[in-house]
Amino acid sequence: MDFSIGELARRTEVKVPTIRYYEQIGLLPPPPRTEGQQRRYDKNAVARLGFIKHARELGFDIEAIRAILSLQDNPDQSCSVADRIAKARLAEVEERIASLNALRAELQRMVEECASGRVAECRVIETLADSSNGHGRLVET
Amino acid sequence: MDFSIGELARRTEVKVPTIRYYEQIGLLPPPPRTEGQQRRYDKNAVARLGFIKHARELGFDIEAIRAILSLQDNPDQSCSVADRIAKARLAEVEERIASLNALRAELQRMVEECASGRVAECRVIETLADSSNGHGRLVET
DNA sequence: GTAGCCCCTATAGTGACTAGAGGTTCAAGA
DNA sequence: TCTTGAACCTCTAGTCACTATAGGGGCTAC
Repeated sequence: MDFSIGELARRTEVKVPTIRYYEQIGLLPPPPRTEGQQRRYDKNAVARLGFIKHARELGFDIEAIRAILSLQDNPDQSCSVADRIAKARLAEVEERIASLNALRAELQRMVEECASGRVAECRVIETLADSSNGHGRLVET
Repeated sequence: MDFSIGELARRTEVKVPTIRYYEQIGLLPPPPRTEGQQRRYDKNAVARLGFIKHARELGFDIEAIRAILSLQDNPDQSCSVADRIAKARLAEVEERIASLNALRAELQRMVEECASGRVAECRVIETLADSSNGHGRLVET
C-alpha cells in the first residue's frame, strides 16, 4: 500500500528529481522514510502530484498552485480567504478558456481549408493579438 | 508611424529586455534601426508580439509558438506541413480547454458553497488529479 | 550645448525544472 | 545468508525563458 519515489514517478509521469524538488519547495509534504532514508508514498501523494502536474501544464505558476492546494489543506480556514483565492483563479481560468477557444477556432479553420485543398491563409496572429483585453496576470490582493 | 522599443513595450505590456530576447532567438524579426542603432517598430510588431504574449500566457513553449508563427510567415508552404502543425496544436488546445473546464466547474462549486455560508470542502485535487487521461506533451512528429 | 530620459550591448541572476557525480539501500536470486 | 545490480540518496551544475544590472551612448527640450 506504499511505494517508492520511482513508482510514484511512473504512476504520475512526473520525473523523480522533480518530485524531490516539489518536496523541497513545500508543494509536497515530506513523506515517511524507510530505515535507510528512502521515501515511501501512498495514494494521496499520487492524487496531489497528479493535480500539480495538470495545473503546471495549464500554465499556473508554483505560487498559484500553492494557493489552490492551501484550500485543500485547510478546509477550515475562513471562507473569505478561500473565496478570494477561488474567485481569482476562476477569473483567470475563464480568460484562458476564452483565449483558447479563439485559437482553436482559427486552427480549425486552417485545418479545414487544408482539407479542401486550398493553401491556408494563416490569421492566428489577428486571432490572438489583441493585448488590450485584460489578459494581465492575476494576483491575490 | 514607427516607434521605439519602449513604446512597443508599453503597447504590448511586454518588457523591453524580453522584446530584445525574442529578437535574439528569432521570434521577432530584426527591425530597422535609426542612425544611432536604435530599433524602430510598426503596428505589425505590436500584433506579432501581442500574439506571442498571449500564447505564452496560455502555456505554449517557445518552439510551439515558433511553429504556429511559421504558418503565418510562410503561407505558401506545403499544405501538409501546415496541416500537421495546426492539427497537433489543435489537439493540445482542445485538451487544455477540457482540463480548464473541469477546474472551472470545481472552483465555481467552491465559490457557490462559500456564498451560501458553508465552509467549502475543497475537491480541486480530485477534479484534476487523474494522470491517466492522455495529458502528455504533444510533439511534432 | 547640456540635462535627463531612453536606448544600446553584455553579463549575471531567477524560477522551475533536469542532468550528472559519487555514494548507499533494497530485494531478488544463488 | 550473501551478493549484485537496479533504484535510491544528496549535492551541484546546467537549461529555458526570462529579468535585472552595469556601463555606456543617442535624442529631444530647454
